[in-house]
Amino acid sequence: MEIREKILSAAARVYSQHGFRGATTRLIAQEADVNEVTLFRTFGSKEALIEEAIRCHAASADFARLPDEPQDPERELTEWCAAHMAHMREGRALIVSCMADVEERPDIACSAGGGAGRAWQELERYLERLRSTGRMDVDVHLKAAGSMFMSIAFGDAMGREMIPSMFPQPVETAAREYTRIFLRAIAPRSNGAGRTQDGNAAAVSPSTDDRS
Amino acid sequence: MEIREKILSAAARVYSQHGFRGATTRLIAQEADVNEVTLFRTFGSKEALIEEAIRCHAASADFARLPDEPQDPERELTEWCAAHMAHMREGRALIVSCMADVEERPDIACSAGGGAGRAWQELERYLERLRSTGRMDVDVHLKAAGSMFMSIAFGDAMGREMIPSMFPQPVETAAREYTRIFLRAIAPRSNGAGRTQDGNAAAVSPSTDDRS
DNA sequence: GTAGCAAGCAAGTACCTGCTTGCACGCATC
DNA sequence: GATGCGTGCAAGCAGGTACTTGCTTGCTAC
Repeated sequence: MEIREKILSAAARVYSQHGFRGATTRLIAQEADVNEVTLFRTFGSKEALIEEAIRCHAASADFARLPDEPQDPERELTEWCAAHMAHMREGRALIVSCMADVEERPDIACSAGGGAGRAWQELERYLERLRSTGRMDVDVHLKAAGSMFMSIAFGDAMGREMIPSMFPQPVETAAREYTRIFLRAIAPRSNGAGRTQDGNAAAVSPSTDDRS
Repeated sequence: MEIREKILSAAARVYSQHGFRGATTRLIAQEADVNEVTLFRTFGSKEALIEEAIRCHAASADFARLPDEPQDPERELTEWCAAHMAHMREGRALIVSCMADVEERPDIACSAGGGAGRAWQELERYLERLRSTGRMDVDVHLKAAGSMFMSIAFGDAMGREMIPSMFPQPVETAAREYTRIFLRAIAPRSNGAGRTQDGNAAAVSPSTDDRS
């Protein structure tokens, strides 16, 4: 393994666990099984090293994509949500550390925020396609619904370990359950005749939306 | 202002901004306008001080309650969600700091997790009541739906500042939009449902025989 | 008054932090 | 063999860290 990568992965690991201040150069060097001086010779400073480590980690976020043209929304969204959640759960510590450092070290945050942004764009495009093909109610605020779905995955990934009582359903089925409920929410209202999309999508909201 | 409270509030503030390691006793003392030694004389150690500060802050979380008996779910949930979100947004930095420290300092996490737990219990009870009175579909997984709603508020409060592009709708209307979409999701599927309540009624009880 | 107590103040201890310096060793290339 | 080059190692610097000690000051109660 290249010494550079060894250091970067060690830095990401230590930073995840201890945050920026706790990620001492001595600790990173020890974890990478490398002399501390090598860190400075290779990356210049602790800040540059950790920034680079986070950027690499964020760039490696290459998970399941949503298709350009929705075929089976329940299956596709379930898989996407599950992959997304698994990825966030795995990188939970790093994400939280970045969030905690966001005000003190804005540069770090930029490096990290990219992943979420990309996922959000992808979901947004998918939902737009869903709506334009009549599989999503035009009365549902698209961006609100989308950010809700993102938040759901985010909340599960962050909170499952911390507040287990709030997430009683097992990891394996959570994404499916979330997706099903989400699809109920955005499904077009059946006007008398229940045009049930795939069995689960007959949600009817009696809430009048005349208030824009 | 009591010197004790002055120190506690300063500690919470500094801890929010800089995390545990960054919250030096010197900085806290300076922020509280108190001699550093007084910190140790009053609380014994930095750890004890910060733990106490977090506990106090979490205990002060006394926001809007959900009624025992749902009357107007859309209004009640909107208000509750808005209050909850505002509270989390205000305490965002502290929450994130606690989350980042959860593995290194589990004691701190326990002090902080209480607030979320209480809110969750309250929502769960409300949803149960909603379901038992026929205003929530029995096919919807109650805990999944509840944790979704919690996650939505959490995600908005945490992400709005960090990834603005994901939360384009203004703070004032976000809670209403979330609630409306959520209610669409959990509303009983109409078998040709009737709505007989006043105009803005959210989820309508079909418990009365499905006439019409 | 004076005794007790809470708080401030200055200094110090032992350790940790990022980062630097100087030097030695192994290894590939010419 | 000579020349770099990348790396390891030991030591150190200047500053920061939690926490302690010994002392002074001001306020309140008897």
